Amino acid sequence: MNATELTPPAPARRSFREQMHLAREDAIVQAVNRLLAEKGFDAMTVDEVAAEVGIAKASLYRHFPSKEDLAAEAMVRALERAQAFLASLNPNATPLDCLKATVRWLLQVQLQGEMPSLPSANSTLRATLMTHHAYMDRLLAVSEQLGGWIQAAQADGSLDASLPPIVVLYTVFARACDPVPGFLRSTGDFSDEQIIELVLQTCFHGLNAH
Amino acid sequence: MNATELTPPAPARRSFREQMHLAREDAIVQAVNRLLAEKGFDAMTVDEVAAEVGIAKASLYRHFPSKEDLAAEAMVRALERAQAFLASLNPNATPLDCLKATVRWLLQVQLQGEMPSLPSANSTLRATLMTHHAYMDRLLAVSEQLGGWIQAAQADGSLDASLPPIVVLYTVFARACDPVPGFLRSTGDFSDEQIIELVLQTCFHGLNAH
DNA sequence: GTCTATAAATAGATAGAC
DNA sequence: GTCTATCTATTTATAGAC
Repeated sequence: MNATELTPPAPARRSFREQMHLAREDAIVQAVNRLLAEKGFDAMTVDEVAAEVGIAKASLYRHFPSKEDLAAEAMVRALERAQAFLASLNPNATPLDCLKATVRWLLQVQLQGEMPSLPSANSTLRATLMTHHAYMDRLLAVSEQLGGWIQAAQADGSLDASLPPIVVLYTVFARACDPVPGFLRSTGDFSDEQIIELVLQTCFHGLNAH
Repeated sequence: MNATELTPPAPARRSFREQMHLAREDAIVQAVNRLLAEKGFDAMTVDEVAAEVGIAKASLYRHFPSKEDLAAEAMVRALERAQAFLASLNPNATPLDCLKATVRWLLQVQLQGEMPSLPSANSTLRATLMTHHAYMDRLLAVSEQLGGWIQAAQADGSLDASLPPIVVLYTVFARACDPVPGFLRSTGDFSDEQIIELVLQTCFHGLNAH
Protein backbone atom coordinates (compact mmCIF):
# COMPACT_ATOMS: atom_id res chain seq x y z
CA MET A 1 0.00 0.00 0.00
CA ASN A 2 2.31 2.79 -1.14
CA ALA A 3 1.65 5.98 -3.05
CA THR A 4 2.63 4.42 -6.34
CA GLU A 5 -0.13 1.85 -6.08
CA LEU A 6 -2.74 4.33 -4.96
CA THR A 7 -2.08 6.81 -7.76
CA PRO A 8 -1.27 4.89 -10.92
CA PRO A 9 0.20 6.72 -13.92
CA ALA A 10 -2.04 8.69 -16.23
CA PRO A 11 -3.16 6.18 -18.92
CA ALA A 12 -4.28 3.82 -16.18
CA ARG A 13 -7.41 2.41 -17.78
CA ARG A 14 -6.68 -1.18 -18.60
CA SER A 15 -8.10 -2.68 -21.71
CA PHE A 16 -10.95 -5.14 -21.38
CA ARG A 17 -8.68 -7.96 -22.46
CA GLU A 18 -6.13 -7.05 -19.82
CA GLN A 19 -8.81 -7.00 -17.15
CA MET A 20 -10.06 -10.42 -18.17
CA HIS A 21 -6.53 -11.70 -18.18
CA LEU A 22 -5.89 -10.40 -14.67
CA ALA A 23 -9.22 -11.71 -13.42
CA ARG A 24 -8.42 -15.16 -14.72
CA GLU A 25 -4.97 -15.16 -13.21
CA ASP A 26 -6.55 -14.10 -9.97
CA ALA A 27 -8.97 -17.02 -10.11
CA ILE A 28 -6.08 -19.38 -10.79
CA VAL A 29 -4.01 -18.11 -7.90
CA GLN A 30 -7.01 -18.29 -5.59
CA ALA A 31 -7.57 -21.93 -6.53
CA VAL A 32 -3.90 -22.71 -6.02
CA ASN A 33 -3.97 -20.95 -2.68
CA ARG A 34 -6.91 -23.00 -1.50
CA LEU A 35 -5.48 -26.31 -2.72
CA LEU A 36 -2.07 -25.58 -1.21
CA ALA A 37 -3.80 -24.92 2.09
CA GLU A 38 -5.90 -28.05 1.82
CA LYS A 39 -3.39 -30.67 0.71
CA GLY A 40 0.02 -29.12 0.28
CA PHE A 41 2.28 -28.79 -2.73
CA ASP A 42 3.12 -32.44 -3.38
CA ALA A 43 -0.46 -33.69 -3.21
CA MET A 44 -1.86 -30.81 -5.26
CA THR A 45 -2.07 -31.58 -9.00
CA VAL A 46 -2.23 -29.14 -11.88
CA ASP A 47 -5.30 -31.01 -13.16
CA GLU A 48 -7.12 -30.17 -9.95
CA VAL A 49 -6.23 -26.52 -10.28
CA ALA A 50 -7.49 -26.39 -13.86
CA ALA A 51 -10.68 -28.21 -12.89
CA GLU A 52 -11.34 -25.86 -9.99
CA VAL A 53 -10.81 -22.78 -12.14
CA GLY A 54 -12.90 -24.34 -14.90
CA ILE A 55 -10.35 -24.01 -17.70
CA ALA A 56 -8.18 -26.44 -19.63
CA LYS A 57 -4.82 -27.36 -18.27
CA ALA A 58 -3.09 -26.06 -21.39
CA SER A 59 -4.66 -22.66 -20.82
CA LEU A 60 -3.28 -22.69 -17.32
CA TYR A 61 0.21 -23.26 -18.67
CA ARG A 62 -0.18 -20.14 -20.83
CA HIS A 63 -0.33 -18.14 -17.62
CA PHE A 64 2.32 -19.93 -15.59
CA PRO A 65 5.32 -21.89 -16.84
CA SER A 66 5.33 -24.59 -14.16
CA LYS A 67 3.69 -25.97 -11.06
CA GLU A 68 6.46 -24.42 -8.99
CA ASP A 69 5.74 -20.97 -10.40
CA LEU A 70 2.08 -21.50 -9.65
CA ALA A 71 2.93 -22.13 -6.02
CA ALA A 72 5.32 -19.20 -5.94
CA GLU A 73 2.62 -16.86 -7.20
CA ALA A 74 0.23 -18.12 -4.53
CA MET A 75 2.86 -17.38 -1.91
CA VAL A 76 3.32 -13.88 -3.33
CA ARG A 77 -0.39 -13.19 -2.91
CA ALA A 78 -0.34 -14.60 0.60
CA LEU A 79 2.57 -12.34 1.48
CA GLU A 80 0.75 -9.38 -0.02
CA ARG A 81 -2.25 -10.15 2.17
CA ALA A 82 0.12 -10.28 5.12
CA GLN A 83 1.65 -6.95 4.16
CA ALA A 84 -1.80 -5.39 3.86
CA PHE A 85 -2.69 -6.70 7.30
CA LEU A 86 0.53 -5.43 8.88
CA ALA A 87 -0.04 -2.01 7.33
CA SER A 88 -3.55 -1.91 8.73
CA LEU A 89 -2.40 -2.19 12.32
CA ASN A 90 -2.72 0.82 14.58
CA PRO A 91 0.61 2.67 14.44
CA ASN A 92 0.18 3.58 18.11
CA ALA A 93 -0.12 -0.01 19.27
CA THR A 94 2.79 -1.43 21.24
CA PRO A 95 5.24 -3.66 19.36
CA LEU A 96 4.10 -6.63 21.44
CA ASP A 97 0.47 -6.01 20.54
CA CYS A 98 1.41 -5.86 16.87
CA LEU A 99 3.16 -9.21 17.14
CA LYS A 100 0.24 -10.77 18.96
CA ALA A 101 -2.19 -9.40 16.39
CA THR A 102 -0.01 -10.90 13.67
CA VAL A 103 -0.03 -14.34 15.26
CA ARG A 104 -3.78 -14.09 15.77
CA TRP A 105 -4.20 -13.22 12.10
CA LEU A 106 -1.97 -16.10 10.98
CA LEU A 107 -4.05 -18.53 13.01
CA GLN A 108 -7.30 -17.13 11.67
CA VAL A 109 -6.21 -17.42 8.05
CA GLN A 110 -4.89 -20.91 8.69
CA LEU A 111 -8.12 -22.06 10.33
CA GLN A 112 -10.08 -20.63 7.41
CA GLY A 113 -8.14 -22.93 5.09
CA GLU A 114 -6.56 -20.03 3.25
CA MET A 115 -2.95 -20.33 4.29
CA PRO A 116 -0.87 -21.95 1.54
CA SER A 117 1.92 -24.11 2.88
CA LEU A 118 4.94 -25.36 1.02
CA PRO A 119 7.27 -28.23 1.93
CA SER A 120 10.60 -26.92 3.16
CA ALA A 121 12.26 -30.03 1.73
CA ASN A 122 11.43 -29.91 -2.02
CA SER A 123 14.60 -28.57 -3.62
CA THR A 124 13.29 -27.66 -7.08
CA LEU A 125 10.54 -25.66 -5.42
CA ARG A 126 13.02 -23.88 -3.20
CA ALA A 127 15.12 -23.06 -6.25
CA THR A 128 12.14 -21.48 -7.96
CA LEU A 129 11.25 -19.48 -4.86
CA MET A 130 14.76 -18.20 -4.25
CA THR A 131 14.97 -16.77 -7.76
CA HIS A 132 11.43 -15.40 -7.69
CA HIS A 133 12.07 -11.71 -6.97
CA ALA A 134 8.47 -10.78 -6.20
CA TYR A 135 8.41 -13.51 -3.60
CA MET A 136 11.77 -12.72 -2.05
CA ASP A 137 11.05 -8.99 -1.91
CA ARG A 138 7.79 -9.46 -0.05
CA LEU A 139 9.23 -12.07 2.27
CA LEU A 140 12.04 -9.66 3.14
CA ALA A 141 9.60 -6.79 3.67
CA VAL A 142 7.41 -8.81 6.01
CA SER A 143 10.44 -10.13 7.88
CA GLU A 144 11.82 -6.63 8.37
CA GLN A 145 8.53 -5.26 9.60
CA LEU A 146 8.21 -8.06 12.15
CA GLY A 147 11.90 -7.84 12.98
CA GLY A 148 11.49 -4.20 13.89
CA TRP A 149 8.66 -4.96 16.29
CA ILE A 150 10.62 -7.83 17.80
CA GLN A 151 13.63 -5.67 18.54
CA ALA A 152 11.44 -2.87 19.89
CA ALA A 153 9.52 -5.29 22.10
CA GLN A 154 12.75 -6.71 23.44
CA ALA A 155 14.03 -3.19 24.07
CA ASP A 156 10.92 -2.11 25.97
CA GLY A 157 11.04 -5.27 28.09
CA SER A 158 7.80 -6.84 26.91
CA LEU A 159 9.47 -9.66 24.96
CA ASP A 160 12.09 -12.07 26.26
CA ALA A 161 15.35 -10.29 25.42
CA SER A 162 17.43 -13.42 25.89
CA LEU A 163 15.99 -14.94 22.71
CA PRO A 164 17.78 -14.19 19.45
CA PRO A 165 15.34 -12.14 17.31
CA ILE A 166 15.49 -14.74 14.55
CA VAL A 167 14.12 -17.34 16.94
CA VAL A 168 11.15 -15.11 17.70
CA LEU A 169 10.62 -14.38 14.00
CA TYR A 170 10.61 -18.06 13.02
CA THR A 171 8.37 -18.93 15.95
CA VAL A 172 5.84 -16.37 14.72
CA PHE A 173 6.10 -17.52 11.10
CA ALA A 174 5.65 -21.14 12.17
CA ARG A 175 2.14 -20.40 13.45
CA ALA A 176 1.13 -20.30 9.77
CA CYS A 177 1.67 -24.06 9.51
CA ASP A 178 1.12 -25.11 13.11
CA PRO A 179 -0.82 -28.40 13.17
CA VAL A 180 -2.15 -27.75 16.68
CA PRO A 181 -5.12 -25.57 15.65
CA GLY A 182 -6.35 -28.22 13.24
CA PHE A 183 -5.94 -30.98 15.82
CA LEU A 184 -7.82 -28.97 18.40
CA ARG A 185 -10.61 -28.27 15.95
CA SER A 186 -10.94 -31.98 15.15
CA THR A 187 -11.72 -32.72 18.79
CA GLY A 188 -14.89 -30.69 18.42
CA ASP A 189 -14.44 -29.29 21.91
CA PHE A 190 -13.41 -25.75 21.00
CA SER A 191 -14.63 -22.88 18.90
CA ASP A 192 -12.20 -21.29 16.48
CA GLU A 193 -12.00 -18.26 18.76
CA GLN A 194 -11.08 -20.46 21.71
CA ILE A 195 -8.46 -22.29 19.66
CA ILE A 196 -6.85 -19.03 18.64
CA GLU A 197 -6.72 -17.75 22.20
CA LEU A 198 -5.29 -21.03 23.48
CA VAL A 199 -2.54 -21.17 20.87
CA LEU A 200 -1.77 -17.48 21.40
CA GLN A 201 -1.46 -18.24 25.09
CA THR A 202 0.98 -21.12 24.59
CA CYS A 203 2.93 -19.10 22.04
CA PHE A 204 3.54 -16.04 24.20
CA HIS A 205 3.25 -17.42 27.74
CA GLY A 206 4.39 -21.00 27.19
CA LEU A 207 3.18 -24.10 28.96
CA ASN A 208 4.69 -23.30 32.34
CA ALA A 209 2.70 -21.84 35.19
CA HIS A 210 3.45 -18.17 35.78
CA MET B 1 8.88 -53.62 27.73
CA ASN B 2 6.71 -56.12 29.58
CA ALA B 3 7.45 -59.54 30.99
CA THR B 4 6.06 -61.33 27.96
CA GLU B 5 8.66 -59.74 25.73
CA LEU B 6 11.50 -60.31 28.12
CA THR B 7 10.75 -64.00 28.68
CA PRO B 8 9.51 -65.50 25.43
CA PRO B 9 7.92 -68.96 25.44
CA ALA B 10 10.11 -72.04 25.53
CA PRO B 11 10.84 -72.81 21.84
CA ALA B 12 11.96 -69.24 21.41
CA ARG B 13 14.82 -69.79 19.01
CA ARG B 14 13.72 -68.34 15.74
CA SER B 15 14.66 -70.13 12.58
CA PHE B 16 17.34 -68.64 10.40
CA ARG B 17 14.75 -67.81 7.79
CA GLU B 18 12.61 -66.01 10.29
CA GLN B 19 15.55 -63.99 11.50
CA MET B 20 16.44 -62.97 7.97
CA HIS B 21 12.86 -62.03 7.35
CA LEU B 22 12.72 -59.83 10.42
CA ALA B 23 16.08 -58.28 9.62
CA ARG B 24 14.89 -57.37 6.15
CA GLU B 25 11.65 -55.91 7.41
CA ASP B 26 13.68 -53.90 9.85
CA ALA B 27 15.86 -52.57 7.06
CA ILE B 28 12.76 -51.63 5.09
CA VAL B 29 11.15 -49.80 7.98
CA GLN B 30 14.37 -47.97 8.72
CA ALA B 31 14.57 -46.77 5.13
CA VAL B 32 10.94 -45.68 5.20
CA ASN B 33 11.52 -43.90 8.47
CA ARG B 34 14.44 -41.95 7.04
CA LEU B 35 12.64 -41.05 3.82
CA LEU B 36 9.50 -39.99 5.67
CA ALA B 37 11.66 -37.73 7.81
CA GLU B 38 13.49 -36.35 4.81
CA LYS B 39 10.70 -35.67 2.32
CA GLY B 40 7.36 -36.68 3.78
CA PHE B 41 4.80 -39.22 2.69
CA ASP B 42 3.63 -37.67 -0.58
CA ALA B 43 7.11 -37.06 -1.95
CA MET B 44 8.44 -40.44 -0.86
CA THR B 45 8.18 -43.11 -3.56
CA VAL B 46 8.13 -46.86 -3.15
CA ASP B 47 10.88 -47.08 -5.77
CA GLU B 48 13.13 -45.00 -3.55
CA VAL B 49 12.44 -47.24 -0.59
CA ALA B 50 13.29 -50.35 -2.60
CA ALA B 51 16.44 -48.73 -3.95
CA GLU B 52 17.61 -47.66 -0.49
CA VAL B 53 17.03 -51.13 0.94
CA GLY B 54 18.66 -52.69 -2.11
CA ILE B 55 15.83 -55.03 -3.04
CA ALA B 56 13.29 -55.15 -5.86
CA LYS B 57 10.04 -53.29 -5.48
CA ALA B 58 8.07 -56.52 -5.88
CA SER B 59 9.95 -58.02 -2.94
CA LEU B 60 8.99 -55.02 -0.88
CA TYR B 61 5.34 -55.64 -1.65
CA ARG B 62 5.69 -59.18 -0.29
CA HIS B 63 6.34 -57.63 3.11
CA PHE B 64 3.82 -54.79 3.04
CA PRO B 65 0.57 -54.55 1.09
CA SER B 66 0.70 -50.84 0.32
CA LYS B 67 2.60 -47.60 0.67
CA GLU B 68 0.20 -46.57 3.43
CA ASP B 69 0.99 -49.69 5.45
CA LEU B 70 4.67 -49.01 4.95
CA ALA B 71 4.21 -45.59 6.52
CA ALA B 72 2.05 -46.99 9.30
CA GLU B 73 4.73 -49.50 10.22
CA ALA B 74 7.33 -46.75 10.34
CA MET B 75 5.09 -44.81 12.70
CA VAL B 76 4.71 -47.89 14.90
CA ARG B 77 8.46 -48.16 15.23
CA ALA B 78 8.76 -44.46 15.98
CA LEU B 79 6.13 -44.79 18.69
CA GLU B 80 7.95 -47.79 20.11
CA ARG B 81 11.13 -45.74 20.29
CA ALA B 82 9.13 -43.07 22.07
CA GLN B 83 7.70 -45.61 24.51
CA ALA B 84 11.19 -46.94 25.22
CA PHE B 85 12.40 -43.41 25.90
CA LEU B 86 9.49 -42.59 28.21
CA ALA B 87 10.08 -45.81 30.12
CA SER B 88 13.75 -44.93 30.55
CA LEU B 89 13.01 -41.71 32.41
CA ASN B 90 13.78 -41.52 36.10
CA PRO B 91 10.58 -42.43 37.99
CA ASN B 92 11.53 -39.93 40.68
CA ALA B 93 11.72 -37.00 38.29
CA THR B 94 8.99 -34.37 38.50
CA PRO B 95 6.18 -34.54 35.93
CA LEU B 96 7.37 -31.25 34.45
CA ASP B 97 10.89 -32.58 34.05
CA CYS B 98 9.53 -35.66 32.29
CA LEU B 99 7.62 -33.47 29.85
CA LYS B 100 10.64 -31.28 29.20
CA ALA B 101 12.80 -34.34 28.66
CA THR B 102 10.23 -35.62 26.19
CA VAL B 103 10.22 -32.41 24.20
CA ARG B 104 14.01 -32.36 24.23
CA TRP B 105 14.05 -35.93 22.92
CA LEU B 106 11.52 -35.12 20.17
CA LEU B 107 13.65 -32.22 19.01
CA GLN B 108 16.81 -34.32 19.06
CA VAL B 109 15.27 -37.09 16.98
CA GLN B 110 13.83 -34.55 14.58
CA LEU B 111 17.16 -32.76 14.12
CA GLN B 112 18.84 -36.10 13.49
CA GLY B 113 16.46 -36.63 10.56
CA GLU B 114 14.88 -39.66 12.17
CA MET B 115 11.41 -38.39 12.92
CA PRO B 116 8.91 -39.65 10.32
CA SER B 117 6.17 -37.16 9.60
CA LEU B 118 2.86 -37.81 7.92
CA PRO B 119 0.47 -35.32 6.32
CA SER B 120 -2.60 -34.81 8.48
CA ALA B 121 -4.63 -34.17 5.31
CA ASN B 122 -4.24 -37.41 3.28
CA SER B 123 -7.49 -39.26 3.91
CA THR B 124 -6.56 -42.73 2.61
CA LEU B 125 -3.50 -42.65 4.84
CA ARG B 126 -5.58 -41.63 7.84
CA ALA B 127 -7.97 -44.49 7.13
CA THR B 128 -5.10 -46.97 7.13
CA LEU B 129 -3.72 -45.57 10.38
CA MET B 130 -7.05 -45.53 12.19
CA THR B 131 -7.58 -49.24 11.51
CA HIS B 132 -3.97 -50.15 12.25
CA HIS B 133 -4.25 -51.55 15.76
CA ALA B 134 -0.55 -51.67 16.53
CA TYR B 135 -0.35 -47.98 15.67
CA MET B 136 -3.45 -46.93 17.57
CA ASP B 137 -2.48 -48.91 20.67
CA ARG B 138 0.95 -47.33 20.89
CA LEU B 139 -0.37 -43.87 20.16
CA LEU B 140 -2.88 -44.29 22.96
CA ALA B 141 -0.23 -45.59 25.35
CA VAL B 142 2.10 -42.67 24.67
CA SER B 143 -0.76 -40.20 24.96
CA GLU B 144 -1.84 -41.62 28.30
CA GLN B 145 1.65 -41.57 29.70
CA LEU B 146 2.09 -37.93 28.74
CA GLY B 147 -1.46 -37.14 29.81
CA GLY B 148 -0.68 -38.42 33.29
CA TRP B 149 2.34 -36.18 33.61
CA ILE B 150 0.40 -33.21 32.28
CA GLN B 151 -2.36 -33.58 34.84
CA ALA B 152 0.16 -34.15 37.63
CA ALA B 153 2.17 -31.10 36.59
CA GLN B 154 -0.96 -28.99 36.52
CA ALA B 155 -1.93 -30.32 39.95
CA ASP B 156 1.45 -29.53 41.50
CA GLY B 157 1.38 -26.03 40.04
CA SER B 158 4.35 -26.36 37.69
CA LEU B 159 2.28 -26.32 34.50
CA ASP B 160 -0.32 -23.72 33.50
CA ALA B 161 -3.55 -25.20 34.91
CA SER B 162 -5.75 -22.94 32.82
CA LEU B 163 -4.79 -24.85 29.65
CA PRO B 164 -6.91 -27.87 28.73
CA PRO B 165 -4.61 -30.91 28.99
CA ILE B 166 -5.27 -31.77 25.35
CA VAL B 167 -3.78 -28.44 24.32
CA VAL B 168 -0.61 -29.24 26.22
CA LEU B 169 -0.49 -32.74 24.77
CA TYR B 170 -0.82 -31.53 21.17
CA THR B 171 1.69 -28.75 21.78
CA VAL B 172 4.20 -31.35 22.93
CA PHE B 173 3.46 -33.71 20.03
CA ALA B 174 3.78 -30.86 17.55
CA ARG B 175 7.46 -30.42 18.43
CA ALA B 176 8.02 -33.60 16.41
CA CYS B 177 7.23 -31.71 13.19
CA ASP B 178 8.13 -28.17 14.21
CA PRO B 179 9.84 -26.44 11.28
CA VAL B 180 11.62 -23.96 13.56
CA PRO B 181 14.58 -26.21 14.46
CA GLY B 182 15.33 -26.83 10.78
CA PHE B 183 15.06 -23.14 9.95
CA LEU B 184 17.37 -22.22 12.80
CA ARG B 185 19.89 -24.82 11.72
CA SER B 186 19.88 -23.47 8.16
CA THR B 187 21.04 -20.09 9.42
CA GLY B 188 24.27 -21.73 10.53
CA ASP B 189 24.33 -19.55 13.64
CA PHE B 190 23.44 -22.19 16.21
CA SER B 191 24.58 -25.61 17.31
CA ASP B 192 21.97 -28.34 17.61
CA GLU B 193 22.25 -28.11 21.39
CA GLN B 194 21.55 -24.38 21.28
CA ILE B 195 18.59 -24.90 18.96
CA ILE B 196 17.08 -27.45 21.32
CA GLU B 197 17.46 -25.18 24.33
CA LEU B 198 15.99 -22.21 22.46
CA VAL B 199 12.94 -24.13 21.26
CA LEU B 200 12.47 -25.68 24.71
CA GLN B 201 12.57 -22.17 26.12
CA THR B 202 9.89 -20.84 23.74
CA CYS B 203 7.79 -23.95 24.27
CA PHE B 204 7.66 -23.81 28.06
CA HIS B 205 8.27 -20.12 28.79
CA GLY B 206 6.84 -18.53 25.67
CA LEU B 207 8.06 -15.41 23.89
CA ASN B 208 7.01 -12.95 26.57
CA ALA B 209 9.41 -11.52 29.10
CA HIS B 210 8.97 -13.01 32.55
C1' DG C 1 -5.89 -17.46 -25.59
C1' DT C 2 -8.67 -21.50 -25.28
C1' DC C 3 -9.47 -25.92 -26.40
C1' DT C 4 -8.70 -31.32 -27.47
C1' DA C 5 -5.43 -34.62 -27.82
C1' DT C 6 -1.23 -36.45 -26.67
C1' DA C 7 3.33 -36.87 -25.37
C1' DA C 8 6.89 -38.41 -21.86
C1' DA C 9 7.86 -39.65 -17.44
C1' DT C 10 6.70 -41.61 -13.18
C1' DA C 11 3.62 -43.44 -9.75
C1' DG C 12 1.65 -47.63 -7.14
C1' DA C 13 0.97 -52.24 -7.74
C1' DT C 14 1.20 -57.14 -9.94
C1' DA C 15 2.48 -61.35 -13.05
C1' DG C 16 5.10 -64.99 -13.45
C1' DA C 17 9.76 -67.18 -13.90
C1' DC C 18 13.28 -68.97 -10.84
C1' DG D 1 10.84 -64.84 -1.33
C1' DT D 2 13.40 -62.51 -4.84
C1' DC D 3 13.87 -61.10 -9.22
C1' DT D 4 12.72 -58.90 -14.14
C1' DA D 5 9.28 -57.22 -16.77
C1' DT D 6 5.02 -55.20 -17.16
C1' DC D 7 0.39 -53.15 -16.21
C1' DT D 8 -2.56 -49.34 -15.29
C1' DA D 9 -3.34 -44.91 -13.79
C1' DT D 10 -1.71 -40.51 -13.07
C1' DT D 11 1.42 -36.61 -13.50
C1' DT D 12 3.73 -32.59 -15.57
C1' DA D 13 3.98 -30.51 -19.68
C1' DT D 14 3.28 -29.57 -24.89
C1' DA D 15 1.53 -29.74 -29.86
C1' DG D 16 -1.45 -27.98 -32.87
C1' DA D 17 -6.23 -26.85 -34.45
C1' DC D 18 -9.54 -23.03 -33.97
